[in-house]
Amino acid sequence: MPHNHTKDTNYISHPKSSSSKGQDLSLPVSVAPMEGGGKHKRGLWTLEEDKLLMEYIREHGNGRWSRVSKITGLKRGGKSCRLRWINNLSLTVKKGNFSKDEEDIIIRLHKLLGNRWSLIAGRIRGRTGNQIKNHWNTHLSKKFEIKKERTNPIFHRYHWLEAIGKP
DNA sequence: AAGATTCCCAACCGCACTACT
DNA sequence: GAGTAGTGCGGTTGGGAATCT
Repeated sequence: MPHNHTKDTNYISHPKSSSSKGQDLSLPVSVAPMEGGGKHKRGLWTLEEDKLLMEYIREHGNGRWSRVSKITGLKRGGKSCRLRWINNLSLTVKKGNFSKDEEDIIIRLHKLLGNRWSLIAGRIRGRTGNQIKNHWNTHLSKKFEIKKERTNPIFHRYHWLEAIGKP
C-alpha cells in the first residue's frame, strides 16, 4: 500500500530507528504545518517539547491538558499533549515487544470485549490502548484467525475468567 | 544500486460523554 | 435546561525503515 501523500516533515531520524524502540527523544528537526494554518503544531514531538511537557506534568500533575500550551508555551493542542504523555512519556508505559503472556491476554480479552482497547489496556500493566490496538492490527489479528479454530472451550473459559480478574 | 512495495507505529481526527457555567 | 470546554476513545492516516524486485 504505497502512500501518495506530500511530505511535510524533515526528520533526522525516526523513533523506530532508535535502540530503545519508541522511547527515542532525539527526533525531528522540523515540523508539520499548523493545522489548517491554525495555532497548533503537528507531527512528531521533539525532545524539547517532551521536556516541556514532562516539566509541566511534574509541576502540575497530568490532566488539564488544555492549559499545557498556555503554561509551557508548547504549541500543541491539549489532545496531542495528553496522547503524548499517555502513550510515550508516562513512566508506567512499557516499551519493547509484547510477551507471549501479554498477547494471550489481548487475544482473550478481544474475543470477550471486541475493540475496546482502553478496557483491554486496563488489564495489562504498562500497555496503552494505542499500543494494543497497533499490535492487534499488525500482528495478532491474523494470528488470532488461525488460533481461533483451535480454541479449546474449557481452556478458553479458564483464561477468560482469569483475564477479567475473576477467581 | 535503486526504485517499488510493505511493515510498523506515532499521531491525528471525529465523535461521544462529562463537567462546568 | 442550554451552551461550552475539557477529556477520552476507536478508527484512520502519515511517513520512515525494512524488505523485495
